[in-house]
Amino acid sequence: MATINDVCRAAGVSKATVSRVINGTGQVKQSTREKVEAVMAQLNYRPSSLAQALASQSANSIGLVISDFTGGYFGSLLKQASVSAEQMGKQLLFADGHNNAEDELSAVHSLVEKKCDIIILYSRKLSCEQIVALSRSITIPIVTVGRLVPQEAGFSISFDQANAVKKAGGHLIELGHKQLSYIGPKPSTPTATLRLQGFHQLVEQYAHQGVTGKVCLSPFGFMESYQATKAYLESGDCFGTAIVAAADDIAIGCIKALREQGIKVPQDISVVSIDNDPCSPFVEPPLTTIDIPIKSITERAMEVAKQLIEKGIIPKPEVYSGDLIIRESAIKHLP
Amino acid sequence: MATINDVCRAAGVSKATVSRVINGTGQVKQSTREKVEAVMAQLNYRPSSLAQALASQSANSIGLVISDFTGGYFGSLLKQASVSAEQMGKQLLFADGHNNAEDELSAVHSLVEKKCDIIILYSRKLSCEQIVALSRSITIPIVTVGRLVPQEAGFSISFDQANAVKKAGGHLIELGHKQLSYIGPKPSTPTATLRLQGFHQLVEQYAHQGVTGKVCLSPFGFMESYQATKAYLESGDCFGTAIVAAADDIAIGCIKALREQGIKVPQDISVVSIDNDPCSPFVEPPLTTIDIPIKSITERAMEVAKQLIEKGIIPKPEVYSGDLIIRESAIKHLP
DNA sequence: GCAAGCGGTTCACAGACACCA
DNA sequence: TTGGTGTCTGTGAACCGCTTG
Repeated sequence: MATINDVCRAAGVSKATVSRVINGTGQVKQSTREKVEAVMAQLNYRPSSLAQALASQSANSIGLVISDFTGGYFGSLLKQASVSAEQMGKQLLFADGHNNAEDELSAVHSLVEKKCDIIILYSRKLSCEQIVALSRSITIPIVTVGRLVPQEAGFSISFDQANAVKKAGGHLIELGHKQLSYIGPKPSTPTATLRLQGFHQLVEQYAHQGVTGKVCLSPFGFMESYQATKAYLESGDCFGTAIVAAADDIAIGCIKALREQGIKVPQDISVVSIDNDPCSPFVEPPLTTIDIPIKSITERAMEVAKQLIEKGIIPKPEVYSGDLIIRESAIKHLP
Repeated sequence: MATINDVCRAAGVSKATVSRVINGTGQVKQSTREKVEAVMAQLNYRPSSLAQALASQSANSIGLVISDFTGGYFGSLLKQASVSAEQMGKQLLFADGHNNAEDELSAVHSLVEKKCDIIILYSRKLSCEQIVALSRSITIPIVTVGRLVPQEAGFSISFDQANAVKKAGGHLIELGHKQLSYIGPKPSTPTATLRLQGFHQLVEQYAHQGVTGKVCLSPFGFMESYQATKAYLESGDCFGTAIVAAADDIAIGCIKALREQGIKVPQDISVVSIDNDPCSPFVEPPLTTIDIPIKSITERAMEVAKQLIEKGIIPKPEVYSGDLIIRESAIKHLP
């Protein structure tokens, strides 16, 4: 592998000059530049990003920490982040948070070490306080995706989880349902907590109209919710006339279990969920669900990241809310 | 951020000694080691991976290039790779191939620059020859996943695409179907090409029994195949009595379009696909499909990568074939 | 423990040349 | 002619943080 030394020797100039033509900085005579470029091409020279990062204290890259590779929309997030990074001519560095707080923290640190210009944090397990503390302890800015954090922790762009549940449940109530159930993961992550809270708030808000709410705990995942639903049913519990599911995969697994017990969706029970997964229009029945605009969210996060790097401006936190996509899994309740 | 200099100054030893305690190399007196460790902890010192990689010419990491973030199983691959890397105490570096050959190439190079010990290549667009050439042009080994390449290009672990189609179609033939159709992407990638070829081979093989085959082109994706199927039907073409779909999402989109035309699956047309996506048991009807053991494949790839790094042994290429998972989308053809 | 790297960046500065008083 | 002033280009060397003989 050719180094800058090989190049400057072959071109008969100094390292500094070569460095300038690489980076397009300073002044270099046209003829010199061309000569150096010719030599670089001939030697098939590629500057070492490692050395560049070490010397300049910047890797011209943006770091992305993902907490988990399962579940609905991390794929869209990854893809969009990658595309945006490509467009802004920056490298994208990933780090895996392994779905636990400690690893999320060290993922961030590993990216800091690598001299990213900024970090996009898609955290599932870190608390707000931890994120604030983390942001303080490092020198590069953090953009938090999917979570609302105080502005002192930098920019955050999030999705209003509680509101999504309310919107989903509200739709059910509008349809005349009063005995609602929520099926979703136990409140051990911020997202799960917010969604569950949203449900409780909704029920409380409409309690005077006779709305009641039950909760069935189920992890994310098709099979998981299928089994959870089955167990729930077998234990003698029932769902009322309508269910709001914390995610599309939960809804889908749940519906299958329901059907196996002879309960028809939407005729017997209506179901609304959250995510708008690509497959949700294609299951039986097509899911009425809340769309999470993860692509737009990611795109916006990357845009802000860019501005943050270039101009250092931190916009106010932004909260997206999802649209209700009405399909066929929820219908009017006939008393 | 504390550097090694701060540490050695504070501990009253030389940089070399600090470096030794970091890496556990050479001999360091116990008391010295403890002192240095104490100082490191107190200063919250973290060695710069950049500087380490540059100086030692190895980042103790393994590189993963992914060609695309869409489609069935890249999520499982990512996750398993990440877990395996974690287990072997190595960093995992991702690079995105943006689903085109040129970017896949430069993704590999960017990882080489970063001094990965080895590269796992999950390529969709590179030709065999390109991979061989690439392997020759760089100094670190490549493990190719999902594609069978000559051994001179290093280890490869792949999935027998053509065989999967034959197995799927074979199942249909066993069920008494003779008029088969294939729905899948045009042969512009190696995977798509192999699957289509497999279909043609199968038809040819059973031609003497009166088996015929038609082809309907459709990109990957639920919506894409839904639309392709609709267009195909509207143009007056028909599918025969059974379909093998190149992927679960294609099958699912196709089935929906079929149903909308009043064609029932499996009563009127049987469908078999490939992938065994997590959602495939949960759609209507549950999909009979070929399981692609992407998790095992990735795990094995990482295992070999480890051996390759440690002992330099290159095993023979391995080819996995998938199991047929019989569910409900394909039934006996009643003449 | 010393010192020479790893492969770059960067800044202070020098040589060359033109221009003008 | 001389010297003073600038503007371009390019050089040398220190330095980034760590490894290793």
